[in-house]
Amino acid sequence: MVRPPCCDKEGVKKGPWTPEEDIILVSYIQEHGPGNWKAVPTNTGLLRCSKSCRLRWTNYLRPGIKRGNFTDQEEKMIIHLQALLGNRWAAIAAYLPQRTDNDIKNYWNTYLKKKLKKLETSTSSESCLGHDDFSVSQPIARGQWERRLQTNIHMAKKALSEALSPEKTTSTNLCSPLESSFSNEASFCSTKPTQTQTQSLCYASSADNIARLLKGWMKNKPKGSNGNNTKVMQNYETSASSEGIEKGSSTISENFESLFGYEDFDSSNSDSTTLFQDESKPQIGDSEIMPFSLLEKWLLDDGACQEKVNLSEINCMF
DNA sequence: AAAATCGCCAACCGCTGTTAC
DNA sequence: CGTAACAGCGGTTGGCGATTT
Repeated sequence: MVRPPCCDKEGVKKGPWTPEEDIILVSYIQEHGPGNWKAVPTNTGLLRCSKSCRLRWTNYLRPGIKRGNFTDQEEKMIIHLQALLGNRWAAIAAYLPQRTDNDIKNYWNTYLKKKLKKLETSTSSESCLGHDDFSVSQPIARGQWERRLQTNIHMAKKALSEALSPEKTTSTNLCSPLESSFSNEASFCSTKPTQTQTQSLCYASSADNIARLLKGWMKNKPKGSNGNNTKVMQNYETSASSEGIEKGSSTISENFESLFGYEDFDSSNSDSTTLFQDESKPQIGDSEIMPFSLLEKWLLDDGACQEKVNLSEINCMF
């Protein structure tokens, strides 16, 4: 049966989201929580399909999303997880809670893939062995990684251990399920925050995300502050106020402050985090994490000769 | 300075999985 | 059990700024 695309309806807006739409969406979710996306366009009056709303939220507005450059640590994580899991971006993203699957996918496709290819050509020209770059160099068809695993077990273990080793771990980047596997080991992070602290560290508010967006938006506007964007901004402000988002002639910053109780617009650790505490990375399903922690254990446990164990177990996992 | 090319990334599309009825 | 609706995922595209020619 062929289902018509949800966005085929007339009057459904496509393309980039405006700050105004973001505000509407965030304030709605703030009130009702994420989920029931079908109801979002209806209840908010947004001319977007439910799917678009969900995507905007999960990829951009959701609390705790970290944007900008990937750290070395994150890069290693992605490389190794991609090697193990293939292009299962959502699963990979589950281990980098501050990054979205879309972000990781983009980073992989635009940067890492090329980098690794480059690396591969340089190493393969140096050595005909070419086995060092465990699986990261070529795209792996789904399901093929098991075989590569079998032939590269030691490399995988070593590489992943390196990538995840405590001494290389920065305090901010690993609020992931992997961390929980270390949580009993004091050595993992001597300044390991409490759970609440972790939450506030890891999960900034979605208001932050919008604030950042707006800040960049304002920063990037043409040199002349009277340029088009200013006009747009003015239009936005008037339209926002005319739609009852914020009464009066306040600035956008003020709009956000009043909307989220902000004072410090730069704050990365706002109290408003609590508004969304329960929404952090909802996609991390047990089905992904549980089996993988088994895999982690297998990969990271140096003591036992795990190889004998678990190929069958791992095969079961996926 | 203008045109062409490249690179990045937000958003869309189409498919699959899950759930409710 | 079959169907419809919804949610989620991965691949792809298109717009736009940066860089090169």
